[in-house]
Amino acid sequence: MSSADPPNTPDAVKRSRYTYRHFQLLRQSSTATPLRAIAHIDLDAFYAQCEMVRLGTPRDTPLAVQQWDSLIAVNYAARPFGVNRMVSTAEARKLCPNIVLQHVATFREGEGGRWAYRDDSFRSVKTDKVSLDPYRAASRNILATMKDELQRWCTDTSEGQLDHLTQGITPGLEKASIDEVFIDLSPLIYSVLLRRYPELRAIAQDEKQVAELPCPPTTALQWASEDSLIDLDPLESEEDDPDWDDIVMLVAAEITRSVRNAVWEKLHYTCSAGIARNKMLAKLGSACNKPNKQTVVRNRAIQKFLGGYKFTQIRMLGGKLGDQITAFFGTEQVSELLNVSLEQLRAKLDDHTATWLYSTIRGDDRSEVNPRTQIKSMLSAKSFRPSINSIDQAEKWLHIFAADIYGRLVEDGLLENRRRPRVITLHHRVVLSRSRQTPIPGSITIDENLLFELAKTLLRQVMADGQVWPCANLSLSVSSFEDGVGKNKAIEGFLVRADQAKSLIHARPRDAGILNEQPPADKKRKIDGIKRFFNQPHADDPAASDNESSQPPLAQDLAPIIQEDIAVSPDTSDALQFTCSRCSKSIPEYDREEHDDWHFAKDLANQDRQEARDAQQQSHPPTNSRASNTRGRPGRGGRGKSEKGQMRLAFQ
DNA sequence: ATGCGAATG
DNA sequence: GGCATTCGCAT
Repeated sequence: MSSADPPNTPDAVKRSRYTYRHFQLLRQSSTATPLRAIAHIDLDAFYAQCEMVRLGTPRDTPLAVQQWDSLIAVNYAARPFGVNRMVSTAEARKLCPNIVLQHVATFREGEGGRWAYRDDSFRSVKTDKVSLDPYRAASRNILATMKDELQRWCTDTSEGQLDHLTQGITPGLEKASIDEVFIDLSPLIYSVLLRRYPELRAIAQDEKQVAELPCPPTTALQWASEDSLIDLDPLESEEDDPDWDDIVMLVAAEITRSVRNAVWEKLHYTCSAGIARNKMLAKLGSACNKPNKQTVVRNRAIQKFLGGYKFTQIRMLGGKLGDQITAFFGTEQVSELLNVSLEQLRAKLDDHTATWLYSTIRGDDRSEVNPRTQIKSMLSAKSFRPSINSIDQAEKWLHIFAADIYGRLVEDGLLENRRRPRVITLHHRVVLSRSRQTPIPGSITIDENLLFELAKTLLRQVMADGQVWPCANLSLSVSSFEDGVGKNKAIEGFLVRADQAKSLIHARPRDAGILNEQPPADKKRKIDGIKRFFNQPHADDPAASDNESSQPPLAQDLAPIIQEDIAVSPDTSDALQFTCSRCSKSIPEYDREEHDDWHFAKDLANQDRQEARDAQQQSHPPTNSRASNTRGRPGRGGRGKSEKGQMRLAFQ
């Protein structure tokens, strides 16, 4: 038999085309093994389903989610009527007289920062701001349900004598958006296969890892009738005996089905899934059969499957890069781009992008499932239909933004000191957009008013920087989240003690238990400084001049405060000192325990962070550098540097 | 660190 | 088109 023959051609001694090494790599979610299994799960018309669940709408009732005068989600019952996202509410009603149009929840000016579903919100673009909170909440529940179900598979799988082979496995779950997740099923499948196929246990650690596996004992796989299989490539046949990659997909489909089923049983949401060897294929697969179906792309089906696509449908190729490639090579079809050699790609694209594209359209995507479920930033924004023209108007919206974000921070565990943002940013647009950000001091208690005051300060900076009115868009965001210690009971205990100790020693209220950026003994009274700053009346109109001597009010006001703080700061001189072996800082003896605890907590946090990014990608997505430079930087003139430096001094 | 654009949903 | 999130580049 020639080497060109398909490896699973019947033969005297049948061997798998996969090795023990391939199999073992599943355990650690290696990106390199051809036996890898990734699921992409996508909630069907998510916002619409959220409203259906909330309102108790029957599944066959057409429903769409409305935002002002347009639709942002349309359920599957409404789609046959021709209702889609780009349709106005009036058109939707004409197309489908019985459709339920539910407006999104909104915040309303002067209503205490609480969002609500309101009958008249569609008339209130002027006063209301959209809230997506209900959908974020649903997303969290769904994610938790998925995790539970996966955990069930983990514990059900590891028992008895196989413990040593299967314990400690964790399927990576990446929240890709509010309604999408990727799951790396590889480790889970590794343990399931070990249980179900004793022949796989034979070799554990030998030098013979390169040896081929025995063929799977099964000759015909029982695929669930609800699952859609992508047709095999032309040279492959369903009659051929399955190899281990087929078994892997079968188990992956079984696990994914159970996850989807759990979401349905517990929360009444349907979702669609794609199951394949990597994220790209899984993602394409999940869109193939909607709603409420899952699609399996077996290895032997990849070429035909991908060849039928326009490459502009592949992740990262939907924008300008895709347009450029189309222009360069005169086609959008993957099948035609396959005829372009790597050299030819390199002639038009930078090396990175060329090699990435070359492998990607051949079905090779080595990107990791990033085990991340937590949000990285929070943004609250509003576009102004007629632009707004005064700082008064702007500050009303800043109030709403602050309330919105604060509420979300609380949901995120701010009050339990689980997570807090370190940076706040204000974006602003007239025609072009600009933004300003500033640190949120780790020593300060975040509340709604703090966010508002910081936002106001940033707005003044933006104003001092150039044209602001008429303002077409304003947004406030927080980012650079820092892990606190709320999850850990032991640490929480320490915090209570530490806090009591602190208030005894310093008679300082309300600084409760935040894991600060600096060891407690080291940080001074920046809190008071900042509060004082905010209470100071701003005799400012910085509008005048980009003159070097005219500093923004912030820097000027804060300089003396910091000085004073240092001068006034107590401790150190009289007390007994010890020098910490970890950070070489000199610490008062009575703060020693707290300081040690701080290191302990910080280590834990670092460890967590490390685990979170343990897996580093080895396949790099294309860079988005070229294609961009169509817009020259509108060089913001005047003052930039001294201000930044002083801000940092002031706030951190 | 800070500010910006691209891409995606 | 409005709103939201993540990423990478540049300074």
